[in-house]
Amino acid sequence: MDKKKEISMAVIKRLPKYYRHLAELLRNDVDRISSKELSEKIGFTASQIRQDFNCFGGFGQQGYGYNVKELYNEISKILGLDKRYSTVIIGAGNIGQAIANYTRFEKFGFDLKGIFDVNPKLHGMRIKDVEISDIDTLDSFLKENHVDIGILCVPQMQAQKVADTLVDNGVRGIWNFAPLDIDVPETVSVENVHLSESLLTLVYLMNDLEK
Amino acid sequence: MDKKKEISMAVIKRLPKYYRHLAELLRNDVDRISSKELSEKIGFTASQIRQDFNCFGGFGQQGYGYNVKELYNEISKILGLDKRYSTVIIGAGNIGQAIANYTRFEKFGFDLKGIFDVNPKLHGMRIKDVEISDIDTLDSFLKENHVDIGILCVPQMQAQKVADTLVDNGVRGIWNFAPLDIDVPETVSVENVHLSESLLTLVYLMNDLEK
DNA sequence: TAGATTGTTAATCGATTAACAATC
DNA sequence: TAGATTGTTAATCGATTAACAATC
Repeated sequence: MDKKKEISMAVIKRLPKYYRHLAELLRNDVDRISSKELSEKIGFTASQIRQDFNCFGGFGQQGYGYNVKELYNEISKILGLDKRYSTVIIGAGNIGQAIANYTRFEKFGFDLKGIFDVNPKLHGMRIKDVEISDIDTLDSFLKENHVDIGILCVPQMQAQKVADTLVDNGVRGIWNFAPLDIDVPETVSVENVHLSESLLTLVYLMNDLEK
Repeated sequence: MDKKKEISMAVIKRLPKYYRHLAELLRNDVDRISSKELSEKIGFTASQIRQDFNCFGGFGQQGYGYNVKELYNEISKILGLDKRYSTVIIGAGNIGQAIANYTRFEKFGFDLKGIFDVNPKLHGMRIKDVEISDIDTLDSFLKENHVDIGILCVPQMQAQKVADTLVDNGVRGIWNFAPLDIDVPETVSVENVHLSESLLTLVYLMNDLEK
């Protein structure tokens, strides 16, 4: 139960990258890999890779390295990809629609259960067999359907209100594309995708190189 | 010229957040703010805020705090938002189209000059007055038009090849939405938006809370 | 002047890297 | 057994926080 070792955010942020590279190795039928080889592929130091894995237990074998299939399975489990997650998208504008159409996520185990928007013109439209509903029906939908993750693609102005509705109905995670930091209780996880901030970071780095 | 103080990535990643909050203060006609007040709003410590700003010079005044307008202008300049940037989008699928439609970026000074895709059905279509062209014409387009930033929205398989074309034609920054780490020379900046990794981070955090 | 708050140095904390004994 | 590579501890490095003198 209480296996809290307090994993640092730095480690957590690297886990999906390990997962991606291990999936690729698996596709290429690589059986085993050492921290040194993985280091060359992924760009972290071998030492860091071993430290990271050992936050969760010893997956390797001295003199041999890591079994790719086994390590991949372990990291899947650590990430929680051994379970499925039901999601809803709120806001069917550019980004909401793009996310809805993104097939990649289904493979990870994410099931899109509903799409909601204020715009009446969109109501009844279907994306990937999921109908776009009136945002006013979100609350009752959440009460009748179990939803794990809310994908927040509404404009800044409506984001906090929608987030509150999600939280009040037991949604445990919010993937936030709105350009603000939403307020949620500690029991709810938020991951932000702040596109503007990402683009501004790029511009800074470009200008920095010229100095 | 040589004003390199080697700003750490941690600081750089916070700059767009300062910029966003200062823009909001400005919209709300706030004239001045202390590091303490900004701390409460933005969530960094007052000490960190002062440290961050002092990487670039002293923008404040003892006993008074910071002038919002002035600080906003300084950070705009630090980020490079006093200049305009011409961009192209490569890949007019879900994400490419979403980015093309995103009006937010024009206001920052980004001009979309071209959209490219392999799919002939999309050629000739227009998004925001920009025609979608054959990706085979990207190379000659870049030779004839100055482009600062390439926005990479193609599938994984084509990403590196397109990136090479961008780099070979003098593009200085790549905003990469493809789920892989592209290889570029040191003279080119890359900022990744790895949506899958972001979503997997969210799932980890959700499961972590339950332990 | 007294009060407030910065700029900046010093102390602390945390994350990364190095080293090596354990062991497959 | 000898060679390889992990798991883990110790050393280093860097980032954050605390403290306070400078000064508006």
